Amino acid sequence: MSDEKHEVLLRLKAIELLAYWEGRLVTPKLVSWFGISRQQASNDIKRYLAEHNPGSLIHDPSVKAYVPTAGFQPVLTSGHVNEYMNLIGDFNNESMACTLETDANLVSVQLPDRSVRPEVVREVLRACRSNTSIKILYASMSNPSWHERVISPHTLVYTGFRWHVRAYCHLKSEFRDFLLSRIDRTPQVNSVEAPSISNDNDWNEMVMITLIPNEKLDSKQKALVERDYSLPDGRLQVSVRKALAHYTLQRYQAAISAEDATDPKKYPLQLIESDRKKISPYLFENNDTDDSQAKESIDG
Amino acid sequence: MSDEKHEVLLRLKAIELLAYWEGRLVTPKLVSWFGISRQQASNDIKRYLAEHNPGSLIHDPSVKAYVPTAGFQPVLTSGHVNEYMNLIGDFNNESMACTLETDANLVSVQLPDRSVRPEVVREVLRACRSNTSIKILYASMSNPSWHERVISPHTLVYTGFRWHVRAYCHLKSEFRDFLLSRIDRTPQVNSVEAPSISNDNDWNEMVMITLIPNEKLDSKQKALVERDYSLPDGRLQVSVRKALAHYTLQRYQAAISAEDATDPKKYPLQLIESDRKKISPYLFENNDTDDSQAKESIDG
DNA sequence: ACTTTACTGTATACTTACTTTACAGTAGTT
DNA sequence: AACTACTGTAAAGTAAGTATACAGTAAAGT
Repeated sequence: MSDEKHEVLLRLKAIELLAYWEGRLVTPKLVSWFGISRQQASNDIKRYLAEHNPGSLIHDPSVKAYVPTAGFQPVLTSGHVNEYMNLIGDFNNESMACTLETDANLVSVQLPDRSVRPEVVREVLRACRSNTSIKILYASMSNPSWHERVISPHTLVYTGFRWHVRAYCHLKSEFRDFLLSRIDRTPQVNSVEAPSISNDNDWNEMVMITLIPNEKLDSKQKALVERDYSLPDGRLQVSVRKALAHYTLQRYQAAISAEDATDPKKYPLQLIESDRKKISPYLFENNDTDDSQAKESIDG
Repeated sequence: MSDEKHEVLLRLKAIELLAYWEGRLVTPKLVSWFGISRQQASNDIKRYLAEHNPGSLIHDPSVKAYVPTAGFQPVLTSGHVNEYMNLIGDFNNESMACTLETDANLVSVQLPDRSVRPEVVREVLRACRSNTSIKILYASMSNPSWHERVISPHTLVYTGFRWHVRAYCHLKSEFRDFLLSRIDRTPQVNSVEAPSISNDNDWNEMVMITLIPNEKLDSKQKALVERDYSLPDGRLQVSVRKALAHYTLQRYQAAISAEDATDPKKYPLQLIESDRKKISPYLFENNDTDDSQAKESIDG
């Protein structure tokens, strides 16, 4: 269907996103964003209507714009707001300020973190792809002195907050997470054999996480939380790699321990109680008060 | 300088990002990402070298790729990792899965939240732009029954976690934040006059926030935290709109109250003590234990 | 009622970025 | 020596873009 050229597709997506999210589509916006002529913008809209979403837009002279028709459904995009925000962000790049002020009516709170250095990313990615090992100078919260260790990385992970790499640690003899910002100097290639990713069980195995509205809330408040996070039947079930379980819970700002759950303003969501034991082996520092063998954090 | 056509610029940026972050640039990647021919990819690389960053790349036959030269500095991009990640994300869109698995070696933990509906965004944005008012059916945590209220919105805000709109509330007679997911039905246009954005003091005035490593950490650990968040002289100073102060602190996962700060694993950063009183008027629920008149959250 | 603004549409001819096809070079692997 | 995985240059053809021009509709300003 849509084997358009790349940039054409990009423009068609922009057309859809503008119509869907702004409810109003005009050619001058496409002209200024993409640096194309007005005709071209006009043609693109017709193309979108003809080849992708017939009858989805009509020109309304009274608002001097195209507007989506009643049952408008996106076909080139997913219908997620952030897709719209990314589009706008792409065309307004003061990039990584603390708050990104884009479209005069849109603001996004950013993390202007610059701690990840390209030399590190390059070597780590290279090792991931060639399935080899590297020697790094590392420090962690539990072992904050700089020390060398040999790791065999397989995947870079962005948790929505920080970057780390999933790797086999030849010092601790297990797969662990290493924060990129804590790797000093450029990693050195190392000849130690890299174990296959298939041996990383916590990576390859999935675990089902069930989130519900915080039980300290009353029923009306719970109904609100269900809206906020679009929980289909009062619960959200996500299946994630065991190694990513904790990060996923953090991303949802979900209360994990019973103690966390006492603060419903801070944690509108909570992990379902029956999952706590199931999940606890995959948490870095087990928040359960009676847990003795807390697993170390990202510290490696 | 770089008044290239839009898509050409996009490809040149991709060239720079690949060289900078992967340390290895080959034409086939550009060919598959952009659907261009190999020659074109070749031409683009030459164009980047000739017109934008002379001498920045050399072809190394031994690795069968272009590699950045010693002092490579990006000129078309900001040097922030997330720019690289966005690029890759753009070309691997299973979009809003729970974890976005892109490049075989890259994973990003996502928030597959679908609670923001386009009808709401459209009307809110329209009101923002035309500086008019709308009547919404709203519910909040402190007032969880559905009720009507008239608001005059001026800016959509993404906090990195949820979407809200900054608006004057004609019920409470002050500027407040309204979560988009808690607006039911399509908002209705309303003729009540909308106050100017210039009256929203907490929006227009900035406040300086100073973040430091959590003081419960020892000096070595603090040094690590300084790396993690690239704090220049052991502190990070950001100037933000007062109305966005709380969200910014949340985004950094910074401990605000003294109580929060007791858990350095959860809160590696903390707000500097002398800022607590200064910031407290702009926090929704003041975490200070001795505070009596806690301001309501986003609840409007 | 007239003009201005802010959108839209269609038609011409010209430009150029890009494609296809073809031949060629270098380095490392098998 | 053959194969892979990159690179380069050169020809001719296409289609997506351009500029320029003329025209229509609705709302707002005078």
